[in-house]
Amino acid sequence: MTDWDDFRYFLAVARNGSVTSASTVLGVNHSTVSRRIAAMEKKHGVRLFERLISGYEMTAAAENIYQLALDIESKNHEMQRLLFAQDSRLQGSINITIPHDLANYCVLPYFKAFTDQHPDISINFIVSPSLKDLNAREADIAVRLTPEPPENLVGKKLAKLRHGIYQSKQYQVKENKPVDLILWKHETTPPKWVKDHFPDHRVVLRVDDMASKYAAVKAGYGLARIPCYLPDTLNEQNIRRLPLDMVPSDWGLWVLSHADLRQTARIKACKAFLHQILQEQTDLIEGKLSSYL
Amino acid sequence: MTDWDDFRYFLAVARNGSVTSASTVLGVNHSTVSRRIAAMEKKHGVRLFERLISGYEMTAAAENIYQLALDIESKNHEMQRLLFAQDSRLQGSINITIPHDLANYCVLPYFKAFTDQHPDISINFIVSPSLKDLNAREADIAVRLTPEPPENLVGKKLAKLRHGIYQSKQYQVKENKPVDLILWKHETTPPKWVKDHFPDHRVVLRVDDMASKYAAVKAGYGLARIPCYLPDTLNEQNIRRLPLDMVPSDWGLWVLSHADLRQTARIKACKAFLHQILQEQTDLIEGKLSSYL
DNA sequence: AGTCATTCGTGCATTATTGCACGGGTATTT
DNA sequence: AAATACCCGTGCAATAATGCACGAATGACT
Repeated sequence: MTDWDDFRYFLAVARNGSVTSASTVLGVNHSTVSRRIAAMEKKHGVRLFERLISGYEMTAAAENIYQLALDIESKNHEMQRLLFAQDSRLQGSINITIPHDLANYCVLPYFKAFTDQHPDISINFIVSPSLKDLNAREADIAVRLTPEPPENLVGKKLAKLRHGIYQSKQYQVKENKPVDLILWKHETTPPKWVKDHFPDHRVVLRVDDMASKYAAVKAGYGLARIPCYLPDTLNEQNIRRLPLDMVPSDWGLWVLSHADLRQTARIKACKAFLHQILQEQTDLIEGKLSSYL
Repeated sequence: MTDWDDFRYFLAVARNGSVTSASTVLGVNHSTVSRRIAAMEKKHGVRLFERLISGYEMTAAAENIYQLALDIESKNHEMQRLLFAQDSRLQGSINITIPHDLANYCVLPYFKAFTDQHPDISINFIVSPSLKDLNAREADIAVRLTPEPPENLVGKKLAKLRHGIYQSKQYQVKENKPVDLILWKHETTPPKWVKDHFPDHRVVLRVDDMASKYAAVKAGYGLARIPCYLPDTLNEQNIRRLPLDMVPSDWGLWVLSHADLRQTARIKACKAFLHQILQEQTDLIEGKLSSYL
């Protein structure tokens, strides 16, 4: 009888292109992967991978079964969620994926009450910037800043996210000189707020991380567009918002989970708690607590 | 990481209603099944079966995941077929499901040439009367007497099956007496040929097996409707067909396999061989070689 | 040319899984 | 009431799978 678990190994190798990297994803030793693929090929009399110096490359036969393997994987993910959803206990683990800043400034300071209240639930905060795969149960709850939540996920929009243009008190805008701006690395063409308010500018710094951007503003490099909650919550005396009329972004703060887990006790409890603590910070996130220049 | 193979065990228990019977289906020891189910329940924090005296009974949670488990199973069967289809070697095994009589009288006497020609292919004849599941690869090729082949299966109709009414030479139809008939056990109401030709009859014997029916005719119990190829191929001097005008049945002799295996070398070769030896017996199966009374 | 980082396979020790054999329970049969 | 035929769980030994450590091969980089 064919071991259905074989296809998990097959997919990992097919996706990662090498036995070694597949093994780290699977959390096993590379020799295990190597041997299981070899056994699989022998059992079915089909060569699935070409052994190249650079790694394993799918053969035509492997290409033929790849899509079906993906189907099987997605069904297994669905099964995992369904099983997890049946677990009615208020114990076990919950994985929460959340952006770094939100975790630090809006959630962690107020979250302890939840872990105190539920000693048998262990929370994992996954602050990786990449959106985790809630289908594959890499995360159970996602706290996200996004315009629209992805389909398959259900949740509540808790606040409209507001941005402001901030600068440090030290920074002086000089007359008849272009203003210094800090932009995202990927903003190769000037975004709308730059065109509207600062047509005459120079880009003094490019960053790809919010913390760096914030630090740059604080150090007086120039002006930058930052979510209001970040400087406002820190009660930073040194940084002020500019009183500009900005087009409000359509982004919002969402607490999301997979639809399958909607009724799961511990997920419900955790989402409800997150709703509560984030709703108390609505004004902050919507930029109503800013100190202006 | 969840072991995808768990669901194979889950399904076997869910279907068979006990750990022990599931274990025989899976071909492992019952304690293995028992322990794997227990581990699964522990891992997911869900009780899947109620332990009753009579065996294991699905809980509500298990009912919830049952359909999805079936989906996963069917995908895995598809995968098995796809993998098997990739095997281009003329070696390995082929499972052929075939009715008992056809195997004995029409195939086995002429099949040896194939095994001689392909020493690396091992053939399993599965003469079980039940139609094997070609989706699950319980069998690769089915030789079947049927009006229409099931969907998903592809194949060729090699001959129209003809039946005749047979009796032994010893049996004497007595004037003004009802004729003695041998019928199937399930024929509670008289079939068409009885109404048409023998309205005045008595059922002397009921059988549920073709060999028994044949033996009964041979022993002179009375008349019976039998596929012509059976008495005709045996060159039985003692049994004769009655010269009756029968409505020809729409059944045919089919050699079938799953569409996925259409291009598989060893299946192609085997089907072609079966076509050949069965086509040579067309006249026999279509009842053109009968000796009449 | 030599160093380093990657890739992979393989022998051997460790660990995990499985099979076996037993015992205990309940229902059915004799 | 005893015998039989099922269920199932569990300790222990056999077996299978895995991890570890090593060596070899290749390509990139110094």
